[in-house]
Amino acid sequence: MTLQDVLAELGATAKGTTHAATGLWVAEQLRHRIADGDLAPGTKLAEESLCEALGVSRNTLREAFTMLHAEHVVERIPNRGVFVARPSADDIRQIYRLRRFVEPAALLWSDDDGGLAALEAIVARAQVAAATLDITAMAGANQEFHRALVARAGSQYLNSTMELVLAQMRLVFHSMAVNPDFHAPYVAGNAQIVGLLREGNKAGAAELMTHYLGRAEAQLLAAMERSATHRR
Amino acid sequence: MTLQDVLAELGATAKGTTHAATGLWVAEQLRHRIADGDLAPGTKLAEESLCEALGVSRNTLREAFTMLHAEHVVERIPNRGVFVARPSADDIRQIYRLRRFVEPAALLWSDDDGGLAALEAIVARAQVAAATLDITAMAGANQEFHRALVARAGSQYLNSTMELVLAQMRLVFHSMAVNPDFHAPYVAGNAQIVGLLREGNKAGAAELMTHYLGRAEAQLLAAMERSATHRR
DNA sequence: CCCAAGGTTATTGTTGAACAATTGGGCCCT
DNA sequence: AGGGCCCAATTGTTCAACAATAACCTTGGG
Repeated sequence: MTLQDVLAELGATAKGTTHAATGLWVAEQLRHRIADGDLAPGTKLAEESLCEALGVSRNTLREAFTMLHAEHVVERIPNRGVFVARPSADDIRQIYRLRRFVEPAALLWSDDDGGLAALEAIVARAQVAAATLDITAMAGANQEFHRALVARAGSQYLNSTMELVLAQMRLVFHSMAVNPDFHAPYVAGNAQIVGLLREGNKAGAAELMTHYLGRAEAQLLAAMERSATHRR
Repeated sequence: MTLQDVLAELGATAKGTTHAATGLWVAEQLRHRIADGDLAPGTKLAEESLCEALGVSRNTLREAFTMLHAEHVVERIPNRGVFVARPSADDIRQIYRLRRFVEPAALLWSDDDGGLAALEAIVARAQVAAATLDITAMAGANQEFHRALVARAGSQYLNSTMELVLAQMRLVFHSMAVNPDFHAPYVAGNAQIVGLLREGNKAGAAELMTHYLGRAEAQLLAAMERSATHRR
């Protein structure tokens, strides 16, 4: 989908809507477009065209930009404009440094039945998606799994940080050609982790999670390396 | 210090300075003023007066507001304006839920000598401040201790989350009359924790940290309860 | 033919002013 | 005294302008 198409669609959606807090609304629209991959990483978000497409003023658009910038969803280069963020190898390392810290801890230190059934339901959804080869649904369910896992810790701060990280992960998936069945092994892995949790073996679950996270990071870094050299 | 005084000072500071990214500069100024307690929690930040004092336009000021809002440093009430945030009891509970999760984990899972000397230096500073009854320096050193402790985990995401939390904590201290030597017991506590760490007893250190954090939360909630009833 | 230097153009950064929308308080009436 | 209405003040949003910066294009030289 080209930038022009996105602009056209946004314009169509915008018509007739009343926005209580316009800046928030604009930020939300862009966030969704970016999350869905309609606006690919690296795309320049020119102010003038977006203003017109969204039917808002440049000032309001810029307010939305500062929000998205705070969320690391876009990158801002002075006097050059804002671009959809393109995570670097170092960003990936930062992401997984956090995840290897937070997710095992969430497994170890949560109440014994803090939403375990919910986790199992998500795993089941992922398995269905895997069986029907629905890559998108599989990726979505995997994200949902990790989000729910962290939510068990019961901390809003942690939840919003995790939300940032998952948004970055989507950008990672969009910004390079990852093997389509990258997600598949982790569906099984998540099932295994939930199984250990059900048995009450938290330490085992945490250890397995650490292992899988390390593996995923290595895979992504390798894939990034490949696409970097390939692009030269 | 009244709002008028702060405005006057800001005006004096602003003269002759060139600001590369004006919005960022304004946000920084306000952030510092709020952190230092010059702008007390609940203070209304009227747009017009601030514009004039800072020598920036309303639009730029509003850009700074959205940044500070994202950091939970100010509260925004539609059509009413922005106010310096006044943490609620629930905010305090959220803060400590995060800290009881993150800080013990940081103690347990950091490299054996990840900045241990730095932690000891901070504790020493806090002890000097306690001996000379310098409350402000004591509070500052305590904050520094927890910041450095989390930094040992090596995650930028965790660092910036912790930065948000510590900013909130400053607001808590400013928004209610906490016993002046509230901080004193924790200077000793932090020394104890570092001592255990030096012996290699991470589990003991983590346990003690959990204990102290629970104690601090209870104290703050009680103090908040007191000032709430007192104010009626 | 390639490269470098300089000017041109397009885009962003910032400001100021204008108008609509909403809130809170004062005023009047009962 | 209490309730409802109007007005003033402030915020939300837009528009238009100008300065500053960076990318592009042209031109001249090797």
